[in-house]
Amino acid sequence: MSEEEHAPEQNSLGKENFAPIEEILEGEHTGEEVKIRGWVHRTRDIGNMVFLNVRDPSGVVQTTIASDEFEEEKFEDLKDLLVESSLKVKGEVAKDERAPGGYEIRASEAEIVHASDDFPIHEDQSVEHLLDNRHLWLRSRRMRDILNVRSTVFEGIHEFFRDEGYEEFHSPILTPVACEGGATLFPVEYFDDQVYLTQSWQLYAEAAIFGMGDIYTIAPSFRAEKSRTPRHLTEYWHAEVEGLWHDLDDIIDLGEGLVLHLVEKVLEKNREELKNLDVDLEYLEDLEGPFPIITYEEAVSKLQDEGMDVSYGEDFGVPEEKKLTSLFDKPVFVTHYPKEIKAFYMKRDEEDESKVLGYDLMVPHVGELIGGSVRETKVESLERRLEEGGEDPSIYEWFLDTRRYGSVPHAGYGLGVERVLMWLCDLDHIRDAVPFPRTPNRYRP
RNA sequence: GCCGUCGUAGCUUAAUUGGCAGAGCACUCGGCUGUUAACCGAGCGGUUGGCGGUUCGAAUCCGCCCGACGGCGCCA
Repeated sequence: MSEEEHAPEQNSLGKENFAPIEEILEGEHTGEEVKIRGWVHRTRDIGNMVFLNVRDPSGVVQTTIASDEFEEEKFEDLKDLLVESSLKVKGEVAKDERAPGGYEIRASEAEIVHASDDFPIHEDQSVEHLLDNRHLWLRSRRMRDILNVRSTVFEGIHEFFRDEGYEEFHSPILTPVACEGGATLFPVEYFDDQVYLTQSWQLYAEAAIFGMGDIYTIAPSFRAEKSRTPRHLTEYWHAEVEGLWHDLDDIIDLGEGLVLHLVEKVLEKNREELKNLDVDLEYLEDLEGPFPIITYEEAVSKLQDEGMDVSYGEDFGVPEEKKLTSLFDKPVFVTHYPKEIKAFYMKRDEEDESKVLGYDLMVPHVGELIGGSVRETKVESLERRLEEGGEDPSIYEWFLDTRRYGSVPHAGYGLGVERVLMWLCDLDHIRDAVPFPRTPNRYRP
């Protein structure tokens, strides 16, 4: 291949040996000639000199473009660059008090990769405008920080379950059945039939444990609920686990273990991001097990002692959750809810048939982080509870089969990944825990 | 599903409570060799979300619709 034919998009600055801006800001290249590449973060033009602050995924550094270093036409082109133009710059790194961050690059060469159009996002933007331009807002430091933490959380979930000996199992996204009640499913055309987007991996997982043993997943779940709150998405990522021969204590330990592992993991990998996000690092650092465990009954009486108007048998609303979580300095497990306010698949407590062997793990500002339970193992009980819930048991025949052929005790839970991020990053709204949020009013971009 | 707030230039907003739609940022042009949200001067930019009504006159008042945001409920 001749020189002309080879990689015409490459230029005098080449494609190698570019320094991450972070290293320059840490003083690693002071006095050296370096190359950087990235986007124009801000410009200031004072005539025969231009300041271009350049951003890459690791940071922002000021570059100085002096007219006597460039041919006139090149200088004019650099001077005209708008915010978010992409470019490569070569120059000497200088430590200089006058530069934001304390370091700057005095450019000797520059290559404009793409001169940007007028970028739609500036300062003082409304929530609405940033959501409409989410594809561009992902370039912000805030979104970068959150998504870095998100990446760590996904890594941490896989790591935790695999270290504990759980295998990854996948359920179908398209399913013919509900899991938590039929009114909240997104219908999907399936040739001449109708199926639904899954709400949960669980029912399929309960079939899989007979072959695979202990399993987990991280997968999207969908809820067609018009929930207008700061902690609901219609599409969210659900970390779920199902453990063979597990009882309530086992899944409490497993829930606490996962949460503590994720805290440890993000503190290890994302300290900078958490600082940028103004997170209370001390709270996370001081967090350790065991988390408090109280029964639903105890929770109700605690709330009553606090003067709240709740009676036994009601599910907790937002004010109750807020009050309850404020009484503890750690996440709190609430166990043994009345069966009426929980799902059909939860096992009854043999000591009190009106209660189920399940829990919610609750944290301040976010509410329920994990919901878990021991699963009902008797066909008759499941059929009865489905009927009580107004459902047709015949749709669940395949699921009921799991209780007909060597039924075994087992338990599991589901954790809302975006809710964990909300808690870890101290976010006001769950939509910031995901790059392209889906809410009842918004599915673009 | 219910309750509430809002919709004016690309963005953020003002408009004396019904009387000439104005500004800042961005952008364009001009000036400036150390700016820090640079600064100085000029310019471009409006179907005031849409439709209808009241009025001599509507961004402003009324009705309907659309959209967004916040809260409750439902849930992870």
